[in-house]
Amino acid sequence: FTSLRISSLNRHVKIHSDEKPHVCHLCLKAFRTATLLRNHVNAHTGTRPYKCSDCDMAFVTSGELARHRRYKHTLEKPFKCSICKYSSVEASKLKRHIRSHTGERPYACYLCSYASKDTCKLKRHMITHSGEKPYECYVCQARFTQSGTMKIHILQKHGENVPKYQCPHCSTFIARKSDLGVHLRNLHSYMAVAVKCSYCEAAFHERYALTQHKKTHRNEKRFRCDQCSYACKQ
DNA sequence: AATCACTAGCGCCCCCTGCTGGC
DNA sequence: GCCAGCAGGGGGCGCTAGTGATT
Repeated sequence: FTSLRISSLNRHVKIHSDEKPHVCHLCLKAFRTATLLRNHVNAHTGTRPYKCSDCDMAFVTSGELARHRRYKHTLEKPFKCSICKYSSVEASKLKRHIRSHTGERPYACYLCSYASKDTCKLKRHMITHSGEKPYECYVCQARFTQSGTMKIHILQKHGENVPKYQCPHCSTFIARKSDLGVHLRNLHSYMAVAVKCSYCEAAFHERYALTQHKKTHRNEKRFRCDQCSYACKQ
């Protein structure tokens, strides 16, 4: 460490000792400086001296306020990705983002082969091993592994006037957007090899068209005796 | 020496999205 | 088709630690 001022050096030298003379009277945690202790005690008591001039939020430190203002008001994002257009308020967010380009997964699960790009995802993954279901539906007390899963449960099961998604090709209504995706893939995607109807010579490149076609055979007497002219529907 | 603003860095929790597989 | 499990990408805040500048 080097510094222009002797006072900065004197202060710096102290970080190499364990000396932390300022102790919180509420939790006994110790700090190197009075300012750190004051911020810590303010966090205990909910004292937030730094008020945002554009909304109701308030913070313990000026740094927290500055960050909040970037997120909510100035929208300034100083950390730019060199590969794509992404930018972020915080350096750590850019770091996390860049892993989506590099594929780097530094956080490995010690119970399986999974590895994550950030610590939170690993933490979320770990509950798949514990079997824990931390989220409870306030209406029916059903339990869930992720908050988002619970949220969609509450919407679908207990919500009113829940919108449904209509298939653009066949007028089927489906509750979940992702299930519409499954529907489109399974029934409306183009199949390179046409599938033949099991009752006639017709062939289709789309599974939905095939099932619709098969319905036209419903009232036919499809099952014929090969010894005589007998035929029946079933 | 005390105090301020500022940066850096860890963590926590949430959101939305979309796929999977059992029913 | 409905449903819960589960992973990817990302937003926003809580808090601590250290440094430069000023009082």
